[in-house]
Amino acid sequence: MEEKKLGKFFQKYVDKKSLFLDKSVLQSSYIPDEIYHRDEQIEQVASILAPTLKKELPSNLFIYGKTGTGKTLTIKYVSEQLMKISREKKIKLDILYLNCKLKKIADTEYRLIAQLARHFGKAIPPTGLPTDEVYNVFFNALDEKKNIIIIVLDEIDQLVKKTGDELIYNLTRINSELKNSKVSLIGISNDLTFVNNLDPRVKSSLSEEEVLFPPYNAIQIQDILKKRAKKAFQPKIIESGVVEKCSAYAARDHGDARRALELLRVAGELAERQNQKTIKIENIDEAEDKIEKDRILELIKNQPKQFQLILYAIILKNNSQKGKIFTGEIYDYYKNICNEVSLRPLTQRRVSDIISELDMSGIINGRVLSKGRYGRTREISISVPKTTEPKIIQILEESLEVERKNELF
DNA sequence: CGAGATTCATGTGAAGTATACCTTTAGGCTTAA
DNA sequence: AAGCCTAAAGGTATACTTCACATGAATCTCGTA
Repeated sequence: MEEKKLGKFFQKYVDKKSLFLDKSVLQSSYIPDEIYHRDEQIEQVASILAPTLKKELPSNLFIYGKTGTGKTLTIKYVSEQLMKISREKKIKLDILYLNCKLKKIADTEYRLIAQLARHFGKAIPPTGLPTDEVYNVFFNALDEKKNIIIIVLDEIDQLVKKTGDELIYNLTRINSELKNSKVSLIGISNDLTFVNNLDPRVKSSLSEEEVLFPPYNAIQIQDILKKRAKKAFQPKIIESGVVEKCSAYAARDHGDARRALELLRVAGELAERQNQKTIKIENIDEAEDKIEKDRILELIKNQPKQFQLILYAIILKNNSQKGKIFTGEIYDYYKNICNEVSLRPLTQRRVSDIISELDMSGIINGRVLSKGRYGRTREISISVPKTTEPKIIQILEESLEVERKNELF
């Protein structure tokens, strides 16, 4: 019987006309045929990279601008075009794109170079090789063919913050050691002040050229949304005011187009799931909620065990007591939990670092604070909406297999 | 009463350790001539 | 004798620990008005 029911459900699902025409248009990986309101930047980037078509090495380039201002999109778009033309003209060109923020992939010098080398089909073990050796493998791979190579490092500020700028220095000096190939670097950063904190040598060589991506204004976002929505949805699906509201939301903080598109997509998905015929304005508020929630949950899911455990301790501690919470309290609490699940607790030193990292990733909020006679500690608060907390706890408990003891309070 | 010393709890930097993984080398075993 | 496999030796990156020192305002101390 159940089977029949389920079969019917799926049948109905398939029969139901989707609100979407092509959902991928609204996904962040989508590269449109035409990019609006970034003409100036595209032109700049293109003219900087153009020398490749004469087999000359382009200048290193540094791109900065807030999130969702089209930096990544522009680079991908321009490099796609460039690749196309160079293929036609039989110019050997290689463009590597790498996001430095990805944990466990490109967040240290070793891992980044290893990742680059893997682009050339070299197998690099996750650990064990000297970093110099990995550099060598990478050099040789580069030099195998006579090529022009452009390396794009997205969110480069994250990497430098963690591991220092020596890596970039090495990369900028690659050319002097290569015989056949030539390498040019493109760094992308969200942090506008990033270059100023670099070693002057690195600074001057990385930002031979600079391109700034200003935020979109509300009208531009609206325009972009409308054009994409046309491709993404069936006609006459979107109620009036929806696009306007989306763009207003996104423009509210620094004109983030990616956010606006995501908002629209999720709103559409929600509307579809609720069997609505159109996308209503309310759906946007729902979408806003859902996106934020999903983002946080995803982030937490991907944290290492100990990080999760500490976060778990923070949340429970926060719920069971009023007022501010401090490192010492959390550490005690954390140790208790460790005992319960018979896990060896980390030292306070390490926990302190982990708390800073959780702070960096934006799940919690900490500030160091001197309480005079009563020492010095980090005051921690949770920067996640209250409504999401139960879900977080659930995820943490699942992944930690912790039985929550029923605390009455 | 107020300037300077003291104090507390933990932040933070540097150096050391454990673990997991790598390559190289040397020895032992097998095999084929 | 040559070839192949295995285990030991020697090396690295990363996550964590240990040790030691830095911080900075509330509190204390003590000289002065």
